[in-house]
Amino acid sequence: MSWDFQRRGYHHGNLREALMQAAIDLIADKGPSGFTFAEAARAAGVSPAAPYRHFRDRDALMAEVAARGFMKFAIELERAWDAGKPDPQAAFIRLGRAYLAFARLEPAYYAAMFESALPRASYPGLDDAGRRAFDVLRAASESICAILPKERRPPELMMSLHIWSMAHGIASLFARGDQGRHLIPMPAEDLLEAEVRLYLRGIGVT
Amino acid sequence: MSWDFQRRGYHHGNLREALMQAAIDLIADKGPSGFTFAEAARAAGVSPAAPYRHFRDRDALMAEVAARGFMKFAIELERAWDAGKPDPQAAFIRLGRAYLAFARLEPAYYAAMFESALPRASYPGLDDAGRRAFDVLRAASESICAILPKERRPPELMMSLHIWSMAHGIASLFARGDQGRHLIPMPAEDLLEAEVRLYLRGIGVT
DNA sequence: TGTACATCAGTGAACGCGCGTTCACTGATGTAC
DNA sequence: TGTACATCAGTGAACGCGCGTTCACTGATGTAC
Repeated sequence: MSWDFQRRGYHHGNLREALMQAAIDLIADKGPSGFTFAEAARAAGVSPAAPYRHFRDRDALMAEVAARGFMKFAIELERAWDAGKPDPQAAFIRLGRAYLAFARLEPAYYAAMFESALPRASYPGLDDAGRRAFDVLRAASESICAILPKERRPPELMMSLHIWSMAHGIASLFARGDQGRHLIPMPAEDLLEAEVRLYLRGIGVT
Repeated sequence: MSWDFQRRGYHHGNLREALMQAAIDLIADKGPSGFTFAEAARAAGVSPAAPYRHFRDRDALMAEVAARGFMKFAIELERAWDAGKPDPQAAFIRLGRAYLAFARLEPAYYAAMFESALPRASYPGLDDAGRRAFDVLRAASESICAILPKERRPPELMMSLHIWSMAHGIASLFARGDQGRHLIPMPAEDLLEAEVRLYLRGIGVT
């Protein structure tokens, strides 16, 4: 998709946004490593020097995309969790499905978030956004744990890392959009739902 | 590591092997996308045209590395599973640890296997090798299922995909070598062990 | 044992390409007065 | 309302670089007889 139509005259008007959109499109097409600053500029209909007015370099743009991805991701997860209504188990399953849906519908964001190998320490905004998404998993895990009597509660941080690893494992093995995906004879969503249900039974939530 | 010392005269003598080793070193350094045919040639002490005598292109070399990785992986997993001795549960936990150990100790192979986005259909040897590794997980899952009475057995294919997703999820989120890794306050191995134990309890294996 | 020859594996020079980055510049916009 | 000026966002040309790939070639090896 080109954003040229927004262009009016010498000044672009919305170049920062257009570059981010171009990056997203390119990442969706060719993966995080197959997108270049120059090509993003071309897609935005602008000279190769223009992006430098808005981003320090390629990585800075990538980090911005990843951070926005985490924001959107957090919103989707929160919406799915819906404060644990009507009951935490049902909401938890919904959360898992929302996780996969995001990986499937927004492969570019997901790749920028998890496959771009950005040095996290250099992009604090990215880390914060990531934490915000993770906090949804964590809050959900807490709610589940709270069902159990104190002496049988697993550590809620551990539980949230478990659910994260299940969802991310299935997302990256079976639900990604590119040719590297492994084919399986069932929807990834159902596979994850079964996994989460068995796990919940394991911790003692019926 | 350079393989120049093997070089004797005009003919390299072992160029194919040297190129694979160079590829592995480069992937370990910079990830699957940060390795080039030209640089591999340079590392092997050979002109940039020489690799074409042994590999059709960069992807063919990458596929070869990934296939060998899957072979080694399968061997490690088999060794850890050890025919399910002394009992399937203990062996299953060992299997999980071996999975993470491989991802940790052989990040280049692991990346070539799971992050290189090779078109699997174009490299049948790669697919076969991958299947061989997966078959270990599958056989182990079968053994675990066999403990249970028939009416309470989960589908063993499903179970093997579950264990794969747990191990891969933890490996790629918390146990990879690069800067993209998320830090957690416990060893990834312990995190996976707890996850697998809870899952096993969930399917009814004490 | 020696010689002629086929085959193979690597050379090195060359090509076109796209990228990242810089630079002095210029057109557009907004603001002070 | 108009003008002067500062600031900003984008230009376009240029640079050096490394890559992938090709080509005719040549040095080394092995084999037939």
